[in-house]
Amino acid sequence: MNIREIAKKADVSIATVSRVLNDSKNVSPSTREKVLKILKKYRFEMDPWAKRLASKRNVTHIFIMVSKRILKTLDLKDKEFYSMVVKGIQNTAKVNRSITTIVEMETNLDEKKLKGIDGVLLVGGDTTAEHVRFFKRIGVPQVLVDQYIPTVKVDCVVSNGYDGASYAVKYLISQGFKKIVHIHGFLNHFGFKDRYVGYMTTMEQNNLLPKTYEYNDEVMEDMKPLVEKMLNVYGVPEAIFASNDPIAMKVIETLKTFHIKVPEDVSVIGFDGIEKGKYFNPPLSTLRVPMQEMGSLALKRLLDIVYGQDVYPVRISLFTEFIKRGSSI
Amino acid sequence: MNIREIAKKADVSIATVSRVLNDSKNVSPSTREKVLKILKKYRFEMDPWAKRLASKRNVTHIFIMVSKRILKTLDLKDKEFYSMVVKGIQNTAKVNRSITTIVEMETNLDEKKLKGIDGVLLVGGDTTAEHVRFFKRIGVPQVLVDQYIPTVKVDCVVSNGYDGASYAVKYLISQGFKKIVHIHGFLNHFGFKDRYVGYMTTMEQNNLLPKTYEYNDEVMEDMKPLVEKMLNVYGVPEAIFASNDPIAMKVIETLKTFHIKVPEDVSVIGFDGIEKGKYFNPPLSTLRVPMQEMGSLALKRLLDIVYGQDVYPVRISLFTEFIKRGSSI
DNA sequence: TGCTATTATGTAACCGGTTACAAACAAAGG
DNA sequence: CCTTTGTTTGTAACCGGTTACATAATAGCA
Repeated sequence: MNIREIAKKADVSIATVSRVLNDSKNVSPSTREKVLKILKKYRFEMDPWAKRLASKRNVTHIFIMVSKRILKTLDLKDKEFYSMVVKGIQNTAKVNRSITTIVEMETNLDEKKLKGIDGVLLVGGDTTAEHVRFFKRIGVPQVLVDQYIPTVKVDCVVSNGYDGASYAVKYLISQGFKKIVHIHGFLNHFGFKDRYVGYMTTMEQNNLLPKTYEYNDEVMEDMKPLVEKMLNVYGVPEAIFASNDPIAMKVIETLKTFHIKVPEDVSVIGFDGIEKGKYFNPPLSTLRVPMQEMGSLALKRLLDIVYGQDVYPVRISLFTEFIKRGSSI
Repeated sequence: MNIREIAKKADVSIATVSRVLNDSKNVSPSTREKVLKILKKYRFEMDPWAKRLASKRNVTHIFIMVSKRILKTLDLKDKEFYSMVVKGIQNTAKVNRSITTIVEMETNLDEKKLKGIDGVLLVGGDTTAEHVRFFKRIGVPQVLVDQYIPTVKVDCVVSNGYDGASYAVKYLISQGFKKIVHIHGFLNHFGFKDRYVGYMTTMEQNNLLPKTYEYNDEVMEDMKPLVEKMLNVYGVPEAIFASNDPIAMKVIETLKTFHIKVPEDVSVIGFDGIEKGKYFNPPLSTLRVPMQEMGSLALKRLLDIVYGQDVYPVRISLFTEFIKRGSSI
C-alpha cells in the first residue's frame, strides 16, 4: 500500500495525497476528508526510507554547539576527542544532506540566532539542564553528545563509562594490583561521573579501598601538587586509572619527574583512545571510545527526531574497547 | 556525489558502479579496478536511504526469540509488557519490509533452523551470555530487547530503570515517607537489577535504610509469606516500590488480605505502565516504559546492523515517565 | 456578468540507488 | 571459421515518496 494506490482509491492525484499527509494548507476540506478516510481504512503508513530520500531536496540545518572552552581547543586537523566527534558528525552530515555549523554555546542564548535551524547537537560535558530547557522551550530538537543529565528527558549519546571503568579496574586487579587510584576531572561532566562510579563500585565489589583525586582538567593545571600529595599520604600506587587520556598522560609526565617508572613501578590506564596516546612514551593503555561513531549516531538520532520518526527520548551509550599498550602491565 | 557521477567519471554505466559496490562477480577485474579508483578518489559514500528504498524487493527475515516462559504467556491480544513490545516490533516491521516470526528460544539452539534468517531479536530478561555468543559464533546479527549483559558487547534496547527507580524513591521521600520497601524479581534480569540499584543508591543518598525482598515472579508464587515476614520483622512500610506492575498488583492484593489499605496505609508504585494497572483497584501508580517504542527501536537498530550501517554496539535506554494514580499518595 | 486573484488539483520530474533484460563481447567446441 | 555458451556491460524501469510548475476551479469584486 503506497500513496499511488491510496490516490487511486480516493480518486485524487498522488500530489494531493502527499499534501494531506504533510498537512499542506492547499487542500480543500472535502478532499482532505476523503483522503483521510481512505488512509485510515487501509491503515496507511508511510515508508520512511522513501520519505527521506525524496525529502533530500530540502537540506537540514544543524548547529553543532560547543562551549567556549572546547571551541578554543577544537582543531579539526588534530585527532583529539571532540575533533573526532565533530568529524563524525560532519561525515554523516555529508551523506544526509545536512549542513552543519559549529557555534559557540553562549550562556545567554539568543533565539534569533537560531532562525532556520532544524536542530542542534550540544557537544561536550559543559552542557547543562538550562541549555536543554532553553531549546525545549523554543521547540528546537536537540541531542546531547557526550553528556547526560538525569533530571531532564532529552536524547543523548554517551560512552559506557561505567562498564569501561569497571573493566579497567577488574583488569588491573587480575594483574595482582590492589592499590589502584583513580584521578578524575570534574564530576558534573557525566562521562567522568560515570567512570568514577564504575571505579568506585568495582573497587568495593572486590573489597578494595578506593582512592580518588580530583584534577582540574579544564585548565590542565599543574599536576605536581596532586601527585606529591598522593605519594606522601597514600604512597606509590600500584596502578592509576585516569578519567581520560590527557589526564593519564599528564600523570605519567608528572610521575617521571618523581623518577617513578611507568609501567614498571605504576601501571596507568587512560580513557578515550585518542591518537596521541598511541605515540606517547610509553604508549598509553586506554579504553577506546568510538568517537566518530558517537558524532555520527548523534546526528542520525537528531535527524530521526527532526523528521518525526521517534518521539520518546533515549540515551544511547557506546561500548568501549580496552586497548593494552605499554603504560600498563 | 552519486553513482551517476561516479559512472560518468569512470566511463562506465551506473549498473556497473552498483555491481562494484555490491561485490557482484560479473565485473571484469580491470573495470572493477577503474571504478574502485574513482570511488576512492571522490570518497564516495552511498546514500543509505536510497539504498534501502531501492532494495525494497528483498525483504528481511527476522526471528523474534522469546523464552519458553514468556512464550507461554504471550498473548498479542492482551496488553501485557511483552505483548506490547512484540506489537511494536511487528508494526515497525510492516513499514520496513521485514517478516517477523516468533520463535521459542531453546536451550539447545540449532543452527539449521536459522536458515535464511537475517537477524534475531532476543526478547526478555531470560537471555543469557551463552545465547549471545551462539549467535555471534554463527554470524547472525542480534539485538537484545529488555535485557543487558555487561560482559558481552552486543546491541540492546532497555528501559532506564535506574533513573526511573530513583525518581520513584525521590517522589516517595518528597511525600514524607521514610520506610520505603523494594520488592523485586530475580536480579539476573537486568531490568530488575537496574531498578534495584536505582532504589538502593537513592535510599542511601538520602540517608534512608533500604529494605528489599525478592519475589519469584517467574511462577507468580503466593506472596503471603513474603508480606507476612515483612510485616512481622520490618513492620508496616509507608511505601512500597515494586520491580514491575504485576508484582505491585500482587502486593496490593496481598495487603488487602491483611486489611492494610492502599494508599491510605501504604503507597505502592509499580513499573512498566501496563494497561491493566489503569483499571486496577486502586489504579496503579507506575513508571511507564514506552513498550512499543522499545520493540520498534530494537528492530530499527537490528536493520541498521543487518544493512551494515553501524558497526559499534550500543545500549539504547528509554526514559520512563512517572504516572501518579490512586495506589500512591 | 466579466475579469482578476486566489486556491485546489494534477502532471511529471526528481531523490539515488537496484536489477531485469538485452546486447555486446570473449572463450570454447566442432 | 562458425556456432554455442558464458561473461561483461548498458539501458531503462522501478522503489515510494516530494515538489516545481501548469492548469482548473473557485472566490472576490466592480
